This record gives sequence, C-alpha cells and structure tokens, in this order.
Amino acid sequence: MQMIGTELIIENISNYIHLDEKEKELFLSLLIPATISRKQLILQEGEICRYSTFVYEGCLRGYTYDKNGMEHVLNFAPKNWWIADMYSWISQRPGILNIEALVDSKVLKLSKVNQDILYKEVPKFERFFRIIIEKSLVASQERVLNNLSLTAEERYNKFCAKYPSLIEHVPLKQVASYIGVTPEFFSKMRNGLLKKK
Amino acid sequence: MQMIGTELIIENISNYIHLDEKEKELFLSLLIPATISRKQLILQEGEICRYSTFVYEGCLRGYTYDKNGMEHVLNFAPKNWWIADMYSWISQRPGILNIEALVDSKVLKLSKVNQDILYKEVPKFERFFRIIIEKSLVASQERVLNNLSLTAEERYNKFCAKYPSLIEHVPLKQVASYIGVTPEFFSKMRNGLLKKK
DNA sequence: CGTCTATTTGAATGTACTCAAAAGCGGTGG
DNA sequence: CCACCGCTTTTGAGTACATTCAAATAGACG
Repeated sequence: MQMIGTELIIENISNYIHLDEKEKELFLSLLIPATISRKQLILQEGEICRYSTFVYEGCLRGYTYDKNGMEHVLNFAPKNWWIADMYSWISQRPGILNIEALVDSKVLKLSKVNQDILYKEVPKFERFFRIIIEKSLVASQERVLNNLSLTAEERYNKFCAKYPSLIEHVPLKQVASYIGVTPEFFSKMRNGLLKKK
Repeated sequence: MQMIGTELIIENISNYIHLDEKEKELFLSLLIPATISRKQLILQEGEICRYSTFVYEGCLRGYTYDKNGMEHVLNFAPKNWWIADMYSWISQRPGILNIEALVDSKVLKLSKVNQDILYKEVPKFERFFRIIIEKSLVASQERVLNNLSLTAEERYNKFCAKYPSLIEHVPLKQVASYIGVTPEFFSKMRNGLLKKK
C-alpha cells in the first residue's frame, strides 16, 4: 500500500514540474511515511510545525480554538493535499493550529530540514511549492470574499460544489465550522426550518 | 523620484535573496514604472491581470462587487507591497478583482512575460516570490480565522494594530468593508453607540 | 448494548443589516 | 474666497440573520 502513496505524490508533482528518475528518488528518500489514526493529533497549538504533510489516504483537518473554547476549522486536507501550520512552518515558531486525522489516514511527511535540502539539490522544487502555495492563496482569498459577501446558505452551496468529496467524510458540525456557523443553525438551514417561520 | 522606487524594490527583495549587480540590472530592466492618479483603475473585473504591481508610493486596493452591487475590499497595497488579482495572474484568465489607487500613487509593473524571463534567467526569483506568497497566505488564513472567530469590534482592533499606517490613508468606509461590516454599523461601533442601548 | 458524540428542534436573544435622513468634509468653479 | 456639489460619516428606527441555551433524538463505536 505504501507504493500507492509515493506514486500519488510523484504524479501530483509531475503536474507542475518535470523530474528525472534521480530527482524522484532523492525526493522520495526525504519523505517519512506515517499512519495516523482517527482523532489523532499530529500538531497542537503552541508547538512548532516541523513537517509539511502530504495526505495520500484519508483526510486531515486544521483548526484553532477561540477565546471561548470554540473550534474553527481553517482547512481540510483530503487525499492528494498538503497540510501544515503555514505560519509556524515558515517561521519555525510556535503556531496556533491543531491538525488531526478525521479518519484513519496515511501520509508522507517532509521535514523543514529536508525541504531545505530539496531546494538546494533540486531548485525546481522552489517552483513546485510556489505554485501550490499560489493556489492555496487563491482559495483562501476566495474564502475571505465569500465570508464577506455571501449568506451562510450560499457559502454552504459553494462548499458542496467545490469539495463534493469532503461531504462524504466530514461530520456536518465541522462543515458548519468551516463555513462559519453554529451546528444548530447549520442543521436548521439544511432542513429548511428557517423559511417555515 | 523614480530612483526611490527602484531602490525600495531592491531593498525589499534583498531581505529574502541576494542579487549581484547584473541581476539587479536585469530585474529593473524588466519593470515598467507608472503613475496612477487617485480613483484610477489599473484592473477591472473581467479583464486578465497582466501585471503584478509593486507600490513604492501611495496606496492601492483590490475589491469586488457582490450580486447586490456592494463592494468588498480584499486587500490594500500600501508602499512596499505587491498587488495583483492572484487568480487571474496565475491562470491568465478573466478575474473578478478591481484594483484602483486610493491616492495618487507610483508603481513598478512586472508583466507575466517578464516574470517568466526572470524565473528563467535568475531562478532565485522563484524563491523570492514563493516567500512573499507564503506570507500573503499566512495573512489571508489569519483573516479567515478572524472572520470566523472574532466580533467586528475585535477585528477592527486587530486591523488597527496590524496596519496602523493604513488608518491614515484609507477612508473609514473601506476599512469597514475590509473587516466585513456596513459603514453604518462601523460608525456606531467606533463611536460607542452600541453599548448605550 | 450502552455510552458518547453528532444532529435536530424550539424559544429567546443579540449582533449586524437595511432604509432613511441629516451632518460633515473636501474639492472645484464662479 | 465662498458656495455648491458629491461623497463620506453619523444617527435613529425597524428588521433579519445567526447565536445561545436547553433538551430531545439519532448514530457511531467499542
């Protein structure tokens, strides 16, 4: 099964940069495979994010607690996505994100040190990570604008359209958190209890 | 005065990568200086974003209209910042952002073609842009979490703390739009008319 | 099967919005 | 230099969207 993970990540990267066999081997040698069981945390608030994590099976999520102890989901990382506490990752200072598995998952971890080796040995990876971060930025900015301009119901519809695969795996309460409403309101919204006075 | 712009942008870049004289010259030769007068649009919804713009004097903003015709500010670009419609810039497809000058401003424009030349001739620039996009992503994610977890008043306080220089230049109604409230509510909030019943 | 968590439902409340209108402010032209 | 115009900011009253709190129901996992 581990073979699948390495194939997937190489395929993923090949969408953006071309790697020869030697470069692929080096890259794979810098990754640490790991299995994460449901509800297991791989990063906690206050810790330094030492790995960028590629998910090749299952699904993770990143979230924070506000001052009232409420959870807020920043992002989901299904199969084929990377996840990290970006702030902590680039600064190597304590972060605010918790990252946990929503279901039993399999990942490949790239440490900061190994990423630096990678950048040095195969500078093309600067390009690869630049491109995926650009895409994350576009998605994040779109979400900011959605939060500013759409109602909860519209945000939910967009979420369903954009991430249909997540609807299956992710508990409703966490979708509610992602789009920015309480589970109670979310439930009423989905069941049309709002319009019936 | 134009000299100041090139000095500023080189200083800015030197925080992240080291350039020799030849590389600096090449880079500067790829930039197009421009002056933008107050309220002038340099990009409109539906157009393709052909330039990434570095502001060395003044301040620009990026915003969209929602389906009700309301404006929503995505970002401000004061002195020393870059601005573009990121979605349109990376895809070279029609975007949704309008970008205008809030005050008379001076900028340096880098076209997509010239950026590609730059990446080819001086691959270190992949690193530079990767790093500034990483920082933008961190800021955008922080804003998402703020919108999910803070009240309007808390968001305003954070905004003031984070961008003190903007408060001087930017009309209140646009700060209101940025933090995600109406100008009316924003005014009441600032003047404490909410607590007095 | 029992326990724990997620989801649903209802009632009361609060935060922020809409609409309307007045007041302030800055630039421009007579 | 003042008057006017357009745009921003303020204020008030009524409303809507979303929350809180409480409690019942349903589902999932061990």
